[in-house]
Amino acid sequence: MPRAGLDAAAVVAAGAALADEVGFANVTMGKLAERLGVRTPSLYKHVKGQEDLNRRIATLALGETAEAVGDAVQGYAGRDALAAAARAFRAFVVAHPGRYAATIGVEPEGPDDPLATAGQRLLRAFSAVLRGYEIKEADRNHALRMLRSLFHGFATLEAGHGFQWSTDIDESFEWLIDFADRGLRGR
Amino acid sequence: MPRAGLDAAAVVAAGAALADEVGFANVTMGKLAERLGVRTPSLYKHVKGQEDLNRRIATLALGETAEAVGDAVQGYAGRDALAAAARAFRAFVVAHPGRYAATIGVEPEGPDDPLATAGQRLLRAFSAVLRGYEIKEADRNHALRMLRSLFHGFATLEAGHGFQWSTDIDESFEWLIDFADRGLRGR
DNA sequence: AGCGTTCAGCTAACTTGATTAGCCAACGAG
DNA sequence: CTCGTTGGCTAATCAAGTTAGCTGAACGCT
Repeated sequence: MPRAGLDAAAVVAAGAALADEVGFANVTMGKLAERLGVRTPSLYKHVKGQEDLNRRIATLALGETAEAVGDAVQGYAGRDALAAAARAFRAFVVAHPGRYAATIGVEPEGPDDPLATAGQRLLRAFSAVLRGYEIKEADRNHALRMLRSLFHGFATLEAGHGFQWSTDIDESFEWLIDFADRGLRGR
Repeated sequence: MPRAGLDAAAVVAAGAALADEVGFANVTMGKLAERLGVRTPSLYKHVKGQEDLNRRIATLALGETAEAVGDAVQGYAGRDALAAAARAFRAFVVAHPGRYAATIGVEPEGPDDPLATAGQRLLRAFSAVLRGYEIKEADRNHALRMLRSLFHGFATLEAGHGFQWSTDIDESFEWLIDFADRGLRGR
């Protein structure tokens, strides 16, 4: 019986890919094992179990999102940076709905949880956007939370097909960016 | 063996209450049956199964949210209406995290799905808020989606303890309302 | 090359939870 | 009172996660 040559990273990566294909809720240990050409119990050599797997997928997804947003912002400032960050964020969620779904509702278990670290990297990427606006120190965290709520909300609603009628979604998103930009400039 | 006198509504209501107590993800047919003083299979006389139950809980939650927001808005206009709607929405989500979690990611199965109806009632409540602002017809749906994204995003992040550091969350929320109000007035 | 250790992957078995089939008694209409 | 409907039950099946314990492949060392 030849070895499959797996490790934790490979298992998590395959889990994330599977989540994008079949939906995060449908990622089972069995399907993932099959995908990897291995029997289910073998996965337990690499991850502690389903919950650990989910948490690791979420961590991976947050890290990738942070990287995408961070890269997109490079070299821009003000409205351009905001738009770039917003589009990169949304593009990631649309392209990887399963991964992103994994991040909803997971909580870091401590300050040194890699999940927390990845989350902070994403926050820093959005923080960088705010530096292009004149925001009072006291308002900075509020503005950050606003941006996060706005884009997280839009992305999850879109990913869940929450927008019902027919107005163009791309157009709404650009409108949203414009709305946020004006609001941030006007204070 | 005396009958428990259940019906679909009672089962769903108990399921919603259970979701608020133990978290939506932990609502099992078994726990719900126990809570109702009945054996698990008996629940299938009232709901088709777990998925049907979840969908019904989501429908109930959306309806209650719509009612709460609709009531809160009564008699107000403009900024007052926006603030009332926002606070009512957030209060509901904080008070009923399990119910609200049930609404995330469910999709109506058709135009006459009660879930869709409930969702539209909630949308209408927010629509009413927008009537207090001078919004161009073409922008109305965008603005509606913006409000929905903003409040849905904030509520889910808060419910999932997604806001990490210590800045006061109530304060951020009021800041958010103010931000939305100014943005909606300035166009 | 031979040797020993480590450990990835396996089979077997257990557990929990959802679901179905089929029985039976409680309730309501006449 | 009788009968049909139907809510609740027991028993059984199925799917998925998880654990225990075995075994041989890979690798380093001599």
